[in-house]
Amino acid sequence: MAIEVDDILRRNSLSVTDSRKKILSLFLSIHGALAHGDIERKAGEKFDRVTVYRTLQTFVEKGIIHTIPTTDNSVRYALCKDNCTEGHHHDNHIHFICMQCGSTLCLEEVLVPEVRLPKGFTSSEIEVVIKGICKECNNKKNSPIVETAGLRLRL
Amino acid sequence: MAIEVDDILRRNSLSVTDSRKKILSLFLSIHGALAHGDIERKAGEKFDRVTVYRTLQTFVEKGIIHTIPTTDNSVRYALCKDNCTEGHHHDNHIHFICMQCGSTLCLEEVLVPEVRLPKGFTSSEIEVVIKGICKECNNKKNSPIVETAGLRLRL
DNA sequence: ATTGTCGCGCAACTGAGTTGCAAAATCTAT
DNA sequence: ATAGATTTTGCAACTCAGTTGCGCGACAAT
Ligand SMILES: [Mn+2]
Ligand SMILES: [Mn+2]
Ligand SMILES: [Zn+2]
Ligand SMILES: [Zn+2]
Repeated sequence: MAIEVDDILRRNSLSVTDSRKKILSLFLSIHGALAHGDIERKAGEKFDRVTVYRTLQTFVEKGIIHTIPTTDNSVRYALCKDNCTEGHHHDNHIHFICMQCGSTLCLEEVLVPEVRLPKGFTSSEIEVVIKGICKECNNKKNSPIVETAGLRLRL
Repeated sequence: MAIEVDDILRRNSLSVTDSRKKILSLFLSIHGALAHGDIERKAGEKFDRVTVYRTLQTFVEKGIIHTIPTTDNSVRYALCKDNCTEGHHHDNHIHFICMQCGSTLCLEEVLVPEVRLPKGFTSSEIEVVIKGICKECNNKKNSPIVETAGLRLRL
C-alpha cells in the first residue's frame, strides 16, 4: 500500500512528499468521499490547512481524485477509479449521499442515465446526485434491537 | 404584474415590502436562474446585501423559489413553477447550465430519469444538472456571420 | 554531495455569508 | 385615519473557508 501510494504519485509526475502520501493513502483506505474538513481532521494535526487545499487541488488536476457537488454547497472528494488523466475526467457514475450516516458514495456500477434534452440543446456533461439511505444504514434498520443497560440499540 | 407580485407574497403570508416586490419581480421577469450576485447587481443599489440574503432565504422556505446546485459550488435560485409549499419542494425537473452564455435553466419539460440503485439503497431525492450549450447559443452558432466595421459578428 | 526546482508552513488577506440590534416599515385592530 | 404591536430593514461587526506571497526546507536529477 505504501508502495502503491508512491507509485500513483510517480505515475502522475508528482514529487513524493509526506503530505501527499498521507492524504492519498487516506483516500485509498476509506470507502467513500471525503470533505476538506474530514481530511484536515484526520491528517491535519501534522499538516497545514493550506497544504491540504493545495494537495487536493493538485490531485484533482492530475485526475487522481474528483469533486462531488452537493446541495448544501460543500465540496467532497473521491478517488477516480476510471483512469482519468490530467485535465480529463470521465467519471461516468452517479453519486449517493446518505442522509442518515452522512457518507457520500460513488456508485461506480450505476451509469448516468440517458436524458433526452429539448431540441436545440447539446450536453457535454451530466451530474447526478441522489439523496437517500445507504445500504448499510438500511441493513441496520432491519437488524434486531438489543437491550443493554437500559438502552435500546441496533447493531 | 405588480398585482401578481403582491398576490404571491400575500398567498404565502409574507408582508409586502419593497425589497420583496423588487426581487420577486426580477424572478418573474427573467427566464432562468439568478445567483445571489446577479440579484445584488440588479436590485442591490437600493437594498442591503443582508436584505437580499434574507429575502432569498424566506422565498426558499416558502417554496416560492428553489436552489440549484452547481459544480463550481455557487448556488443559484429559480422560481418554483410547480406548486411548492412551505417546507415541501417538488421541483421534479432537471437543470441545465450553458457553458457559453452562462445561464442556468430549469428544463421543466424534462423529468428526472429513473435510476436503478443497487440493492439495499433507497432514494428520496434526485438532482440532475447538465452542462452544455443552450438552444439560443446553438442557434447563434448557425446564424450567418455579419461583417461590420472590420468586425465579424454573429447575430 | 551539489545544485536547481518544487512543495511546505506561516502570516496576512479576501469575500461570502451570518448575527445582534436599533430604526423604519408594515400590518392589525380600533 | 391612528396607534400599538409585529415584522423587516440597514448597519456594523463578526466568522470562517479559501487564497496568496514569500522564505525556508525537502526533493530529484546529475
Ligand atoms: Mn465519484
Ligand atoms: Mn428548477
Ligand atoms: Zn448511511
Ligand atoms: Zn447559452
